[in-house]
Amino acid sequence: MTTDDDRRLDHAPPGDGDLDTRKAAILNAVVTEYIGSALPVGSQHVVDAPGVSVSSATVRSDMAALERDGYLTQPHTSAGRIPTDKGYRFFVDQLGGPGPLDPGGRQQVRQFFDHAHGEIEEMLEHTSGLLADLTDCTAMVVGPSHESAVVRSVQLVGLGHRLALVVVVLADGAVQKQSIELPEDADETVLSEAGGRLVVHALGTPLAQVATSAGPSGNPTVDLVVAAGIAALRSLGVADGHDQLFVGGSSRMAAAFDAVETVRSVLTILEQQLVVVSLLRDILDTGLTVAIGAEHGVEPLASCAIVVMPVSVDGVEAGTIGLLGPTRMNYPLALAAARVVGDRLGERLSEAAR
Amino acid sequence: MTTDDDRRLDHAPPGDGDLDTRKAAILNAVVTEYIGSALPVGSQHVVDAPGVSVSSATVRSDMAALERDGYLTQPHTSAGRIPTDKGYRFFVDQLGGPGPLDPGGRQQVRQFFDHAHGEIEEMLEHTSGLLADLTDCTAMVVGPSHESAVVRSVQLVGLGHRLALVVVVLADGAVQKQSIELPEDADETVLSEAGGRLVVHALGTPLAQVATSAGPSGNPTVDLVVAAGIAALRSLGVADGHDQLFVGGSSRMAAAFDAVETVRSVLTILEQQLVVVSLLRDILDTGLTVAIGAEHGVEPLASCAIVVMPVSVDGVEAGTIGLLGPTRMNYPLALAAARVVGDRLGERLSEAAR
DNA sequence: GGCCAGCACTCACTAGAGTGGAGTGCCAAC
DNA sequence: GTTGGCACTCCACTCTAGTGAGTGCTGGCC
Repeated sequence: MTTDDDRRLDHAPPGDGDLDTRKAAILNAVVTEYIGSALPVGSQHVVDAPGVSVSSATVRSDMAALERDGYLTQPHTSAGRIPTDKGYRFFVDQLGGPGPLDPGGRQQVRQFFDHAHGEIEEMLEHTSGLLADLTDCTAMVVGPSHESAVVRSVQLVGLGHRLALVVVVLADGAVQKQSIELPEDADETVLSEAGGRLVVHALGTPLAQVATSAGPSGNPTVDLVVAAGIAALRSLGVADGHDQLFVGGSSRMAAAFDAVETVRSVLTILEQQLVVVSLLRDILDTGLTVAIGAEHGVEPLASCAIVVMPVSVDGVEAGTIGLLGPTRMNYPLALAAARVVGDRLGERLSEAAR
Repeated sequence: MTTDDDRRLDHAPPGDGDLDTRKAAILNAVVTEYIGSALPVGSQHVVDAPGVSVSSATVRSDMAALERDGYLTQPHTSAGRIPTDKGYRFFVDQLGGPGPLDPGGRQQVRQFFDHAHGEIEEMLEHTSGLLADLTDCTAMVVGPSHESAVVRSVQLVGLGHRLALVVVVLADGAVQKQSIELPEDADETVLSEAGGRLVVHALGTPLAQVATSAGPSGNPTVDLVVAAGIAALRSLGVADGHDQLFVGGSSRMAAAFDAVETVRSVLTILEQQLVVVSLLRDILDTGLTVAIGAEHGVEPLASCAIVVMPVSVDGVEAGTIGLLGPTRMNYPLALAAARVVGDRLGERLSEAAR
C-alpha cells in the first residue's frame, strides 16, 4: 500500500523545521484530514498516508511527540488530535507558497475575467464574489490606493446653496468627489475661474502630491475657493482605506463555525472596514502570506486564518486580496486561488491604467 | 393591580379585527412578552397585563380560542403559546403605525444628523449603521434613484487606449461614471468636441429623459463618440438598484437566531443586492409597512420580518429604509426608528437637492 | 535503538429511566 | 361568563450504564 510514494519523502533531509521526515508527514496528514473532516484525527486514520509506512502504535508515539512540541493538541484525553496554530503554521510553511489551481477553478477564473466588464469598483466587487465561490471563504478585496494616480481631470461643479463639488478623474479610471463650501459671494464666474486654476494646479500630478497652495489670482474669493478645492483634492489623496474595500461571501462564515457567537463576532469585525483594511495591511507588512489564529492580533478572529496576497499594478503593489476562513480552512486551495485571481486582477488593472 | 389602565380598553369597540377587547389585550400581551423573552408565554404571565383583569383559567380559554383562530400556536402540548405570523400581523396592525421614539434614541438620531457630513453615499452607509444600532436589527438603506435627477455637468475624459469616461454630476450631488470605447481615430479634439455636444445635449435634463440621439455634427467620428456618450448616460439613468444599497449590522442576524443554518441563509440573501432592493420595492408596492414571515415571498426569510419606510425627498418617494429582524423583532421600536430616521434623512437629502 | 502487537484505560457520546415543573384542558361551582 | 381545582402532558434536566474510538504503556522482536 505504501511503497512507491514514500521513497521521495524517506530520502528527504532529516531536519524539516525541527521535525524528522516521518513526523512531518504525520503532521501533514493530520492537518489535511482535519481540514477535510473537522473531526479529531486518530492514529489509525494516518497510517495509510504517504510517508507514514509504520504501524498505528508508532504513529501514536510520534503524535505524542508532536503534541509535546506544540504542533497538535487533544480536545480531551482519548480523543484524536487536532492541529494547533503552530501545526497549521508548519503545514503552511511546508507548502512553500501557492500551488496551481485546479482546472475547474482556473476555468472559472478565466471565464470571469473574460466576461468582466464595467467600472473598476464593480469588477472588484465581483472579484470578491468569485474568490468566495472558489474557496468557500469570505473574500476581501482592497482596491488600489489612489494616492499615486495621476489627475486626469478636475472639475468644479456648483450645486447651489453655497455648495460645490470637486470632481476628479484619475488616470486609473477612478472618479472621486468631495463637496466644499463656498463663500457667500461666489458666483458662476468665480466657480469657473477657480475651476480653471484648479485644473492648471493639479492636472498631471499624482493625487497625493498636489501642492498645498496656489499663487494668488488677484480675486480673494477665487483664492478662497481654490484653497478649498486644493484641500479637498489633498484629502482625497489620503488613503484612508475607507471606500475601497469589498467583502464577498460573508455568509460563508456562518457555515464555517457552529457556534453562533463566533459567527457574530467575526461578522462584527467584517463590518468595520477600517479594521479589516489595516489588518490586511499589517499582515502584509510583517511579510506574511498567511496569518493563523493569534498571529494577527485581532482577538475575535482567533479561530480564523487569513490569506493575503498583494495585487501588483504595473509592478507596484497597489491592492490586496484577503481570504478569511476558519483556521482549518483549505490552505492550498485558498493560496492557489488568491494567487491566480490576484495575478489576473493585477493584469486587468494594469491594462486599465495604461 | 389592574384598575385604571383597563378602563380605556374595556370600553373600546368590541370588534377589533374579529377579536373582542380582552382577547386582543391577551394577544398583545403574549406578543410583547414573547418579543422580550423569546420564550413561550404561559397564561400566568399574562394575567397582570393591562386589559386582562381575569384569572389564568379564563386567559387559558381565551388563548385556546386565539389558537383556534390562528393567532397563537404551541411549540408542543403543555407549553406556553407563541404568536403566529397572523398574531404578529394583528399586533402590528393594532399599533396603527409608528409611535414616538424613546428619548435616548431621539438624542442619538439628532446627534447623528448634526454631525453627519461628507458625501451622500457615506451618509447613507452611516445611516444604515445608526439604524442597526438603534433597533438591533439589520438595516438596509436604498439611496434615492438618480433617474429623475437633473444633470448638472457632463464631462468626457480620455483615459488613453481608446477608452474614455463619461462623468456626470447630478443635481443631488451624485457623481456617476461610465466608460465608453472610442473609435480608432478619436483624438483630443474629437473628445473635446464630443464633450461639448454632450453638455449641450444633456445639461439640465433629468438623467432618465436624455434624448436618444443628437443631431449630426458633420464629423462622423464625433457623432460616434457622442452616440456612445448618450448611450452611457441613458444606461446610468436606468435604476438597476445595483449601486445604491447599504446594508448595516448584518452581524445582528447572528444574534437573532440560534440556528446557524438560518443565519447563513439570511446572510446569503443579504449578499444579493438586487434581491434585497426588489424585495423592499415589492413590499412598498403592496402598500405594506411591515412584512411578516411568509408575507414577502422570499422563502429563506420565512422566520424574518421586514419593516420598510419610504424616504421622501422634496415630497417624492426617493429612497427606502428597511429593517430586517426575526419575526419576534421589536416592532414598535423598529417602526419608530425607521420613521424618525427616514424623515430626518429625507430632510437632509431634500436640503442637499435644493 | 526503533518498531510494533497487545492490553488496560480514558472519556465523549448515546440511550433510557426517572423527576420536577411549567403549563394545559376540563369541569363543577359560583 | 368566570373561576378555583385537578388531572394530565411533556419538555428539560439529571443520572446511569453501555459503547467505541482513541490513547499510553509495556515487553518482545528485528
